[in-house]
Amino acid sequence: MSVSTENFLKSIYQLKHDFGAKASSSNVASQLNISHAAVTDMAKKLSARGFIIYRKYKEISLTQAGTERALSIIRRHRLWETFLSHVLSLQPDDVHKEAEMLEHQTSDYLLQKIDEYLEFPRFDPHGDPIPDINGNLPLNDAIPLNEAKTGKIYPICRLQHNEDQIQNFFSKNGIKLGLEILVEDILEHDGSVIIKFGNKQIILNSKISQCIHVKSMI
Amino acid sequence: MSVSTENFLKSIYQLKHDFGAKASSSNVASQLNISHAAVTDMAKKLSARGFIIYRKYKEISLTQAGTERALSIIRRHRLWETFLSHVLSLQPDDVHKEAEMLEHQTSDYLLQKIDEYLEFPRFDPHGDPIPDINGNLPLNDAIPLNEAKTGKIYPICRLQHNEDQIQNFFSKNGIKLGLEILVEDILEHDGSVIIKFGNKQIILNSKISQCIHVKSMI
DNA sequence: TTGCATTTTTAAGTATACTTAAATTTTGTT
DNA sequence: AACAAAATTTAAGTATACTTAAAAATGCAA
Repeated sequence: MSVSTENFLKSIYQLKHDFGAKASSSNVASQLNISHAAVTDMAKKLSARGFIIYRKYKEISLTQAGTERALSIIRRHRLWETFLSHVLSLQPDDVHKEAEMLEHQTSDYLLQKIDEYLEFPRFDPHGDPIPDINGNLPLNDAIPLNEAKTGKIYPICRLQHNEDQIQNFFSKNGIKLGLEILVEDILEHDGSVIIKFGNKQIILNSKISQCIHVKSMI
Repeated sequence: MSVSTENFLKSIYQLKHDFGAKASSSNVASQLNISHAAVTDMAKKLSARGFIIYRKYKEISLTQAGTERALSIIRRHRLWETFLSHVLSLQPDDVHKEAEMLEHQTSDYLLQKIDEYLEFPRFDPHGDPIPDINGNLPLNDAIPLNEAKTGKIYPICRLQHNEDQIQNFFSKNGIKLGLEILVEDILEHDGSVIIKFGNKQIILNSKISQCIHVKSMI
């Protein structure tokens, strides 16, 4: 399975499960930074190979086989991120790009060794859950910020940075894992969230607030 | 620079420097497991890009730029081998295949981190010298077995296993780094070498004896 | 429900990295 | 030096993964 194919399946999985978007032709295209036509092309091929369900003009979805592949790649990605962070002390902001390359060149054997070395970690340096070898994600009481209750304080337990821009926003504003934030207000009309920590007040637009997950207070 | 290109340059370098062969079309083809025609194709392209010197029907050689690239890839390869062996306890026999993939997906930044972590190792788990960041190989008093003196005992300090077959031969016969072997005889007519260790006597053909390097007794 | 903007697909073309088979050049032997 | 064998190149073709531009389908809004 080629790098392009792996990235295609991963993109569909992440759009649905991690970014709360639909796996439309254009969403996949913009995520992978390829043309719409290339997406249609690939969709036909992967449909024929049984990894996705695709009908013209319709949203793309993964079959069981496709989901397994996607989770296997995400597992590789997140284990590499954890490994590079824990062992080589790379900064969380730097591990993503490296893992993006290494994830496609990692044998099952090597992955197993990495997993063992790290003692089967359940979350990567961004707080993203690591699928186990069977594709099962760890249970996790995180909720996206826009589902939090106003007036309460929550610790950040996951920061998704799919885009460099979002990553920059986080680091510029000192938003990081473990930080405790007060949810001052959630604006109904556009889904943005006003948070407060230290002596800073920050307005997060809907897109960014969806990338911040906090520990739900059950 | 693509994986194919990197492997092409590496192959030319290794044929000349590590395997004592000439970088002919067919040697490159058989090393990379591609057709002769594919070699000619690539040779034209890489010649135009300034990495190799190539004229029809002549041996291929690397330019300065090509040599630098080749050494950079070999550096990546051998640092990964060392890392996987030291950190993840992979067996020397297993590291080659993994490094063969990882070497093409390693940023300068990550490589630097690996090098630092290992404290700038000079030799990989097979005893192969690791080029430094400037492409300089460590000095090294190893000689191929067929250049040794008969009747003397030498410790093995390098085992090149370019082919699985050779690797199997080594492991089947208990030939490994550090083993002290008596060079009983070197046969003039075909370059094979008779060695003795423990209570075993083994005849090594010319090809295999060239892959075994011993510490020269100066 | 018509019409237009958006989305998606199709069509045609490109680069890379190969393949096989035929043609050509080189090399080694006599 | 001629010739056959071996090595190498050329020619033609393939698969993958893209591209741009044009065509078609969808969907929303008046």
